[in-house]
Amino acid sequence: MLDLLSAESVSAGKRADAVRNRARLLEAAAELVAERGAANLTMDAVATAACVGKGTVFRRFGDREGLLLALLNHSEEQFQEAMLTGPPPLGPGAEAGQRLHAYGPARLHHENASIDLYLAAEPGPLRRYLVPAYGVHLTHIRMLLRQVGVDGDIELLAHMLLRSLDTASLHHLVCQRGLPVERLEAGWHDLVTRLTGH
Amino acid sequence: MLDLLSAESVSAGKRADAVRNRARLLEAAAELVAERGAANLTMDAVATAACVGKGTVFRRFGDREGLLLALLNHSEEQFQEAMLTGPPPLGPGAEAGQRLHAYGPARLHHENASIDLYLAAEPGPLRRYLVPAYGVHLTHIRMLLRQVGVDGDIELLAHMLLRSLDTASLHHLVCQRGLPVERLEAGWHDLVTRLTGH
DNA sequence: ACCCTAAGCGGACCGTGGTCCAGTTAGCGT
DNA sequence: ACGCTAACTGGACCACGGTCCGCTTAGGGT
Repeated sequence: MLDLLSAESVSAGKRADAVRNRARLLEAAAELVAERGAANLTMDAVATAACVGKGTVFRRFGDREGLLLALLNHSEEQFQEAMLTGPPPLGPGAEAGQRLHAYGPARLHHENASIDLYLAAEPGPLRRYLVPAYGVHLTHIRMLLRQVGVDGDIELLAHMLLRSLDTASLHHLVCQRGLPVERLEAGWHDLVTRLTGH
Repeated sequence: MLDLLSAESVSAGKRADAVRNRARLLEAAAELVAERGAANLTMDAVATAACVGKGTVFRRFGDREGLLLALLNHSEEQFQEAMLTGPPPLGPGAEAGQRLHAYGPARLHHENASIDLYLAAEPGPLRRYLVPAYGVHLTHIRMLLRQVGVDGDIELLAHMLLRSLDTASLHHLVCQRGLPVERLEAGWHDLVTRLTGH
């Protein structure tokens, strides 16, 4: 089972019962997602399964998107850790160009592994690029681009590279059009090569 | 006022009252959007304003997304016409590289002009790349890429170029981060140049 | 041990998207 | 002119997301 009581950052300074409820809710939600699919997760069901009022669910997570993002948080943290402090070529230790090349496939596989959760958790268009996770990835790519010595509008290039890995289009290309993931990987390498010259 | 009775493709073979109702609904919806914003458009309100039952609205447009997409259809058709049969450099007559360069800024301005409608009408992640309009644009870009003689995975390149113009990120960069549209235009030109070598 | 209060809780309530089906009608074939 | 039928209609109905507010309680202060 996941360690739902970790992430002290979100539980610091809260009352013990609130922390307990948060954990119960995430646990119940994870179970419901596992048995009925992320798309069919209802807030009522989560509240009921956790023996808690619906108000509590909303108080804790803000809205449905927030709950789903919280569910994703654990695996997202794992990925971020791999990319920020893990072994090369994704993590530090390899040269920037290699890390950039490694990022795409790693990300594709990561998303692909829990694609329905990622799809269900996609924030609306006004929030999509404001979620903290996006900022982390953006900063990372920007850094690699700078290190690799690309000239041009690094900000925009980073945005665009990230967008080419976005969950909805991954799903479209792989699940709806049947392209093999390898082709997307090749596309990423090609793109990185064309943009950075490496 | 818009010519809501045109687009015979959608009214062909339908009963006269159905066609009339469709037009009434679109007219009412357009008015409500104008006075309350696309985000606050409710299906009930549209039905009431058009003096029609709610069931009729759903029968005609499937769901809220469908209604908003139908509202967008008129301006979308205008853009497609400009790009398929209009004057150069966007339309035919210019060489492919120039048309490709012209596409980005044209599209950015087009979306920017009705950005809240585009944002409100954004289909969910499972539908986003299946809407007909996306197919048209994709085919267009693919054709230009082929004409310009790019080697590589044209399919993927086209997808990625289109994604770099997507409404949500346009909104993010311009409205949420304050980048001037000119910078996005420059980014497009830079991107096209790097990818095609022209 | 007791109180006080800020924080948390829960479930009734509301608005909206979406479904359904019994009743109505356009418009064709005769 | 007159059915006949397939299509359309409308509004009652349902499920779900999200809000609100009166009640409860944890847990520090005395």
